[in-house]
Order: sequence, then structure tokens, then C-alpha cells
Amino acid sequence: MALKNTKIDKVIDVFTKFLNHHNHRKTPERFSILSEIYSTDGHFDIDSLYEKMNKKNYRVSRATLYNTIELLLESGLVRKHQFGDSFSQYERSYFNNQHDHIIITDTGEVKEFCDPRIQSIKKDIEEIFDVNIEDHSLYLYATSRKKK
Amino acid sequence: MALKNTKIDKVIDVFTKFLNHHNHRKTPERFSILSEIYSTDGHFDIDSLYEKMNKKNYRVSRATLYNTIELLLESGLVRKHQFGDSFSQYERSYFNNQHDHIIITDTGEVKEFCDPRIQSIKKDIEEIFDVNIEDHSLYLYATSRKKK
DNA sequence: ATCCCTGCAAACGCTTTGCACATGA
DNA sequence: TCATGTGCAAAGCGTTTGCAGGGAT
Repeated sequence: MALKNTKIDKVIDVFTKFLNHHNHRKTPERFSILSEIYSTDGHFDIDSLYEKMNKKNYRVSRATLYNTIELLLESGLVRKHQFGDSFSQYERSYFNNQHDHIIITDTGEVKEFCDPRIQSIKKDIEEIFDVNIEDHSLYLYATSRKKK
Repeated sequence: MALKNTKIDKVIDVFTKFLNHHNHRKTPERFSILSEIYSTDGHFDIDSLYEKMNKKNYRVSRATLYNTIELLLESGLVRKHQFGDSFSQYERSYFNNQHDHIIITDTGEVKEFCDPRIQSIKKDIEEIFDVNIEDHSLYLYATSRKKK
């Protein structure tokens, strides 16, 4: 599901400011990639994004995709996941609540959930270990109880 | 730190039964690898295990290491981790309490912790999503608060 | 005597890199 | 103008695979 125009504009604005602040050029490729990512929901990998963009309006190289994703990660507009496959998956993270994932191992399906106890664990661990927790990743690996 | 002899024997026994049960051969390589893994604490990767074994008593190929690690994962004697590097890390899991990891991102150091709230989250998620949770992985990415 | 397991090296697949050309500032 | 970004193809690198010889059963 795509975002409303006003929301897309907000994301473009965030990215523009990030590029300015880091003296990175505002190339058409970078904005095309950002728009493409924010035009759909869910998880994606570099290869499917590459296919999708080259079949459609915009032709980009894999190198540029990897470079731009790096910038999007730094700017906090995209999150990276390693669900256990050999490749990385990503998802947009602006206007998208922090959540964790349940991987249904027999189908590969990925569900999302949110649990406040994670936050309290993080807070406690920060005190106990005297560290600042910047981020976390939690994956639950499960099988469905449904009868076939 | 190595385990007591009686404990190593127990692990060998578990592996032997696993191999028998699955009609896999009890080769010297498999037991050497198991012993090597259980002779030290902490995390390791395939390459360092390869180096370590070839410098010492036993010469094994990478192929056999990968094969055997697979069996050890299946038998529950070893756990696999992806701390965010490009390679997998492993740790022995018998006589070793379930725990989660804090990765200190500036040093690469890995600390362990245990929090009962994880178990309750898993229990609740099982009910809410109607699934059986077989396993989980939780990594907290942190920076140290200590002054340099 | 089987046929599974091992070792070696080549293949794989995702990601990174080098380099020449293009382009934003 | 000119340093940075892009595209292409090659290189990297952990892991997997194919195959011939060896060893467990």
C-alpha cells in the first residue's frame, strides 16, 4: 500500500536534508530508489528491487542500489534484516512503527508484532551492563498450529 | 574453559545416539570436531575452527566442517548465530543455558544475558498468533558508556 | 562389498570494488 | 570545472557442490 502524497513528500524532505547535511549529491537515482521503496509495503531484497525498477520507469545498477540503500540506512529511512537466508532484506522505516518479526519456518511467511516488554528489557540491560542500546533485532522462529 | 570428562562423555553419548538414530556413520572426523568445539568456551566461526584443528591434532577439510556442523545443529549440540558480519558464528549449546547477546558495536565484543521476560513474550505470542515457537534470536546492539 | 563420508577444488550467490565515463554543484 | 556518483564487469568471500578415492558397517 502506497503512502499519501503528503507523507511521501515528508520522506523525500527527510532524505534531502540528510543528503545536504552530509554533502552528498541529490541525484535522480537516489530519489527514484527512495520513491520505489516507499511505494510499496513489506520486505524486499536488492535483487527484487533491481528487477522491479528496471522493468518499470527507471534503470539503475546494482552498485547504485547498494550505495543508496546504505545512505537510506544511515538516514534511518530503511531498516535491514537478516531473516536467516543468505541475502539481506529491507523495509521502509519512516511512518512505520518499530516492530519485531515472527518467521513461520515451514512457509517462509513473516509476521510482525510489537511488545512493550522488549523496551523494558532494553532499559534494564542498559543499567546492568552500563551501555547504551542503539538498536535490537528479535526474531521468533515458529511453526503454524493450523491443521493442513 | 573445558568441560569435565564426565560431561564431555555425556555430549559424545548424545551425538552417538543422534548418529545411530539417523543412520549416519560414526566417523573419527565427526567426533574430533565435536570434541574440539566442546574443548573451549565462547563463539567461533568455521574458519577459526579449521585453522585451529589443522594446527593441532586433527586435519579436516572445510567441507567436512560444514557437514558436521549441520549435524551438530540438528542434534541441538551447537547453536548458530549471525551477529551481523558476513559469516556465521557458532557456540556449543549443551550444558550451556539459553541466553541472548549484546553486541558492543564499537569493539565487536559480545556479552551474554538472560531475561525471563523473553519466555513470557514467546508464550503470549504463541497464543495470539496460534503458532509454536521453536526458537528465537535476540541481539541488542549497544555502545559502551565507559569514558575512554 | 556397499555406499556414505571425506578432501579438494571449482562453482555459487550476494555483495563489494575498480575504473572509465557522466553529472551535480 | 572537478570531485562525486553511476554503470559495468570483475573480484571477494563465506558457503555449497561435484567428483574421485577412502573408510564405516
